[in-house]
Amino acid sequence: MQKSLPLAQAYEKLFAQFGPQQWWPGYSRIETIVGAILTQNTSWKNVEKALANLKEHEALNLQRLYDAPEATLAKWIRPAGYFNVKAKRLKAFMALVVEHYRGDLDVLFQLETSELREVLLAVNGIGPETADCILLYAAERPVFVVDAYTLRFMSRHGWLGEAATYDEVALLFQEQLPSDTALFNEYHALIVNLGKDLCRKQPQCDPCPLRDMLPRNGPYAP
DNA sequence: GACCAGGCACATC
DNA sequence: GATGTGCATGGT
Repeated sequence: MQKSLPLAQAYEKLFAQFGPQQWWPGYSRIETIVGAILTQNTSWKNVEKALANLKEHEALNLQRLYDAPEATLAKWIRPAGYFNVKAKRLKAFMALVVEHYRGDLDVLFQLETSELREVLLAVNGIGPETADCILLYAAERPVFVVDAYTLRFMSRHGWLGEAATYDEVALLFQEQLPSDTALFNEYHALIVNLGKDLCRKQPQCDPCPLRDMLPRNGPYAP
């Protein structure tokens, strides 16, 4: 068990500054899953264009995505980049559900969280972050999504050991915060927003609501 | 014209 | 186990 970190206080400050982020508001589960795969190393704006194309072709459902030829799918998702690999990845996920879970997300999502995570990770093209995005945003499990922003956020505040792994960081959040899907949803989005909005544009941390939480002698100390 | 974006698989050492 | 590389579009 790690020492206690001010993660709850940081959340309060971020929420007070930025307000609710509402990631994937009112998106269907399949739309959320497709988005999670398409957004791999890709800006969300480009993903939205690809999702719009899929909608336009009425392809944003499990069976249509399963049935569509890979080349056609690649053409539809072109704006999201890496379209050939992502078309394969989408089809791999749809094949999992159609061929092993009766084509029904409800059946897949009956699995207990850690087992569901293992099943997702076994799909080619679904790694830890994508699996956790699906768990949190589509299956609504209290799982913390770790990404590049989260790692930056944690090490910037001196809250990470030398060689923290993905799973260790996720566990930090899950151990030190109440197990609350809505909280983890907002928190992850707030960290991403902080990284984009302030850390990038104002690297000196001036208007950052967390600037008084930076380590005094750290590399980012004022 | 670089550099980055809500990663992952695979090859190689 | 760690490190490097391919995958590709669109915005800044």
